[in-house]
Amino acid sequence: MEDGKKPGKIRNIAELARLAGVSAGTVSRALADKSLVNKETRERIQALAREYGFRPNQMARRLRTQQTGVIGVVIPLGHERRQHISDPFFMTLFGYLADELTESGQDLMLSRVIPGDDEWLDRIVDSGMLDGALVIGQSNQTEAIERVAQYYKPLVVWGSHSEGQVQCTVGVDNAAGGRLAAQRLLDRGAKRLAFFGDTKGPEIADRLAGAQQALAGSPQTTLRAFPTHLASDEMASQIAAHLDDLGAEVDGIVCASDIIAMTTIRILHERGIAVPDRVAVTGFDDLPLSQRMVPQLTTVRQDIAAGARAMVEALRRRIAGEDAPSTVMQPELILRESA
Amino acid sequence: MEDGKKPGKIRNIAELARLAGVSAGTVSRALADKSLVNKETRERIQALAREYGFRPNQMARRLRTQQTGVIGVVIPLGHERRQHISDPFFMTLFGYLADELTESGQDLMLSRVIPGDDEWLDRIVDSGMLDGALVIGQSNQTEAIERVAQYYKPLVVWGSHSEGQVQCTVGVDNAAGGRLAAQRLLDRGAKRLAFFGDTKGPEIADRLAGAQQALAGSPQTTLRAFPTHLASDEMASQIAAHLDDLGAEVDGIVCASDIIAMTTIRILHERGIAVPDRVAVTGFDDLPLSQRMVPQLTTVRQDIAAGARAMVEALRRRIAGEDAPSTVMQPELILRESA
DNA sequence: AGTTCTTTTGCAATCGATTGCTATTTTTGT
DNA sequence: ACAAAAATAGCAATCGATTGCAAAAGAACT
Repeated sequence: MEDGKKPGKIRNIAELARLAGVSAGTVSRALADKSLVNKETRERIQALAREYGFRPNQMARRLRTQQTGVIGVVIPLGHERRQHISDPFFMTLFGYLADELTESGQDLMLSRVIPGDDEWLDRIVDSGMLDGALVIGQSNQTEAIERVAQYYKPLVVWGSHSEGQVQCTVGVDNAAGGRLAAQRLLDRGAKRLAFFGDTKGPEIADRLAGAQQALAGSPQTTLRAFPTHLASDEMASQIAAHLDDLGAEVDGIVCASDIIAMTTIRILHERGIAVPDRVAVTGFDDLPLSQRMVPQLTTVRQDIAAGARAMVEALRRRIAGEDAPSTVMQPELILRESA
Repeated sequence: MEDGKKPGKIRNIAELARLAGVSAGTVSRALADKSLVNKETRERIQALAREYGFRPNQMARRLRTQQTGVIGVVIPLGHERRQHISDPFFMTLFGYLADELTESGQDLMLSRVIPGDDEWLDRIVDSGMLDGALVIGQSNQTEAIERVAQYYKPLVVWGSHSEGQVQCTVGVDNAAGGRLAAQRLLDRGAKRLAFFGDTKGPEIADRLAGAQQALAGSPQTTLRAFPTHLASDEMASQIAAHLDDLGAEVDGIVCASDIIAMTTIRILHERGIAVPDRVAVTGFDDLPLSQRMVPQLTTVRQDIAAGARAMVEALRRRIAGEDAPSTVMQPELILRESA
């Protein structure tokens, strides 16, 4: 009472056992609804537990059973020290992951890490709290992830897949996506393209490479790449600087993410440059907001929901000891208004 | 080896103790860097642990110390069964919370709950896994939260505060926010207002009430309220229906969230209705995207980052056994282009 | 040398639930 | 009515780290 607890609260299985006049083991089995204990006793104990609001201590349970029911979700922020965890893409993927996991009764633990050494992921998977881990984005930590993947099976990574990698990845074919975006701009008649994005991680590097491939067939076309951070406050000023730099020398911009595209369009709009008439802009991701903006964004769709499902499914199989291969999804060009 | 583990892996403190030629207790103390054990022994043990990549089992540690280092983050989806966890406002707040918590070394467990009974929150706080819990949004579950708050101290809720409530809330003065938005529309000369939002939870109900107060002083003005869900697919069609219903009978719309405002503006744009010239629109939240859209959104700012800080700080104090009062932040009208 | 005070380490209980094994009771079959 | 089989319950070890208390070793002092 005075300590704010429910009155007469039961603290552990032993107390409930005493109350029910049985042994602790029986209570444990009753609460787990095992047929090993008599139906009547079982129901009596369950009723008692409900009455007193008793729930077995998860820590003890997990220690004993050696499994946690907890999946770790890790966001490595290697080359983007200032990138906020609240980045919409991460959050959207994370939201879908959360939906998938909680629906199947798993708990979910989030860690944001700024890799300071090469052991950041080891620390997480060795903490003994996790049944498995999902890594959102490779950042520039592909090798660190690869090393852990060699000894820790229940690990699934969102990102680019490349030959010979041990890690199980789920992601879109980023090169194909870059190709799609650039090709669309070329098809509209654009000749002087720019690419806005930070190519330190494999994913965005692949997107740039894809865009370059698209240009390969068409002479008289150019593509200039501009490193662009995702940290949203810097992003705007960087983009403004890029546009200054480009001047009128651009008629199509491949942005590495919808957020970059959104900001780019805003700045173009401020400067009175019509999108898509003077400059066409493509995004990447197809976040929900890309269809709510004006103009609606032409973008390369990653099916984030399907990706989340694939990640969780692969993880589930790996936890069960099976082997699950990487998934490479095909990106899709979504034609809207901006390009 | 063959089971995919690192070679020669140490499984627990006892093994490491044997290896170091000391007792388990000493290893435990050494790893915790307690001055109780000789500096040399301590360093020798730490080096050994590093060499073998050993980290003490968290489950055992937490069972013994009776604390988990884990904060639960709960999103109750009471009246919005279909609202997705990936809703931008929740995700933004959640992102900031995650930043705050992980920065201070806490882990974070996410539960999305669709309250099926009145025990959903009990189940979470009694699970024995949490040092404390943060609830994002009251939904229509204020009473259930209130009941739990009476016996479970380390609980902080994002939402509206009202007199006599035991629960510790952090949030903006929603009525004041609603007043601000409506007043802005009146100041622009709008006379026939509409309110888009679902008033089943206290937060949005307060916003509507505030808007109504603003009208009170001005005769000849009207305000019609339209229930509008947040589940994004339904939202668009609902809003379209509202606008059909209103016809030309509206020159200002108070939207209960930025997302609703964004969608409303899109639909108005599709119908060739100029914003803000024919109809002015205000949002609520000031999500990052509201300054990236075209037109930029005039909205009522909730300082989500500050809110997250306040929530974590209050929770920290409550975990330490102190008492922390509710925080009511003042909303701020952000004038941009849409109203 | 003998005593007292520190420093360092080990011992063993503890956190709370689970589960293999054994003991007891009840049911079934002959 | 007796043996065999099945159902039910209890006992006690176990998961792995932590920590109060006691013991041992060493230092300092008279």
